[in-house]
Amino acid sequence: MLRLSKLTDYAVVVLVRLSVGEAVQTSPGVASSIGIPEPTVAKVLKALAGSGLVASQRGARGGYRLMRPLAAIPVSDVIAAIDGPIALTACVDGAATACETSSLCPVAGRWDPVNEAIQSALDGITLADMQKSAIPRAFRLPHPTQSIAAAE
Amino acid sequence: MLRLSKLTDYAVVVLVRLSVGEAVQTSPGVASSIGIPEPTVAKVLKALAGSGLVASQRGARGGYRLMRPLAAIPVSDVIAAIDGPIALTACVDGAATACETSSLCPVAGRWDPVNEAIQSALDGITLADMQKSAIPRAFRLPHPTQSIAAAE
DNA sequence: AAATATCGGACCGTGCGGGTCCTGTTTCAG
DNA sequence: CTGAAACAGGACCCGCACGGTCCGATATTT
Repeated sequence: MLRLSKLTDYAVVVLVRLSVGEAVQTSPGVASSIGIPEPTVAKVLKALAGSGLVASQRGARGGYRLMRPLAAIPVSDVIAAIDGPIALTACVDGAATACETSSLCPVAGRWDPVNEAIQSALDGITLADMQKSAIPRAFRLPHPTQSIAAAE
Repeated sequence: MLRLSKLTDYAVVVLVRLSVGEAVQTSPGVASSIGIPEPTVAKVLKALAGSGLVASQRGARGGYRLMRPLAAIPVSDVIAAIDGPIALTACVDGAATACETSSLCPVAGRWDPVNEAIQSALDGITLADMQKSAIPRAFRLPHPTQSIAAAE
């Protein structure tokens, strides 16, 4: 439960990858470096560009560029960019459609305080925090199995 | 995003409903009073019983009984009971199956701090809080539209 | 012993996310 | 000036998990 979409996970990886170089990076390039199919990466990048987290440079020699440092990107922004606004239940926005039938609904899913709590919790964590907690040496692994074995 | 299952929403409603009387209540009775199909309520009750949030009384004159007051039930418990442990990504527990392919994964979804933050945020909110924040007069609304209009 | 109500499982349909592909447009390189 | 590279924005399909249903077994009360 509370599972967020795989795309969001990808988005974090993509953004971190995008932060390593200051130059623009193509989506195929990012895809190959993180081991995710290109079309999926392209879709993620597109969504991120739409939310203003990354900027796109069209044409040849184009690519994507990070607009803010990782420390200035809370995970809530990434989640909102990929999966839409943070709302645990459909009762909050689409309430009219679902809840009109059951006027008996006592709580009617008063999830607002819960949503706010999660929102604030997510605002307090930036991608830099997530990057920091990740194992640093895993960033470049030409031979995955060997490196993993060496790490253990 | 971050949508939790409808079952969890139901669980909250069921638990609140279960708190009104001290006597055991049958699942059909609860179902009819909150306007949710009986089999679904039964499934929710079953899950809640498995997590120890409610106790079941088998046999004739049986039913379900709340084991703790609402104030002692954090939403995290309800979510855990219905949807399983709180983990945003599949990377945390099922990591072996999914992530072995991409050893390149730099962050590998270092969502642990995020999970913890959400967990603690959810621990701080009890069902009593959600019940309290619900509009009180909404508990019995024969004519919803009128009441809503009056509220504005 | 019979009636009642939970328990525990299997079962299935549907919606949505995950993933792919194609076409158009823009820009740089030659 | 032309061609190639790369983003933009669709449409599209597949699979899975959730939501919902049903039935037999079990336990308890009358």
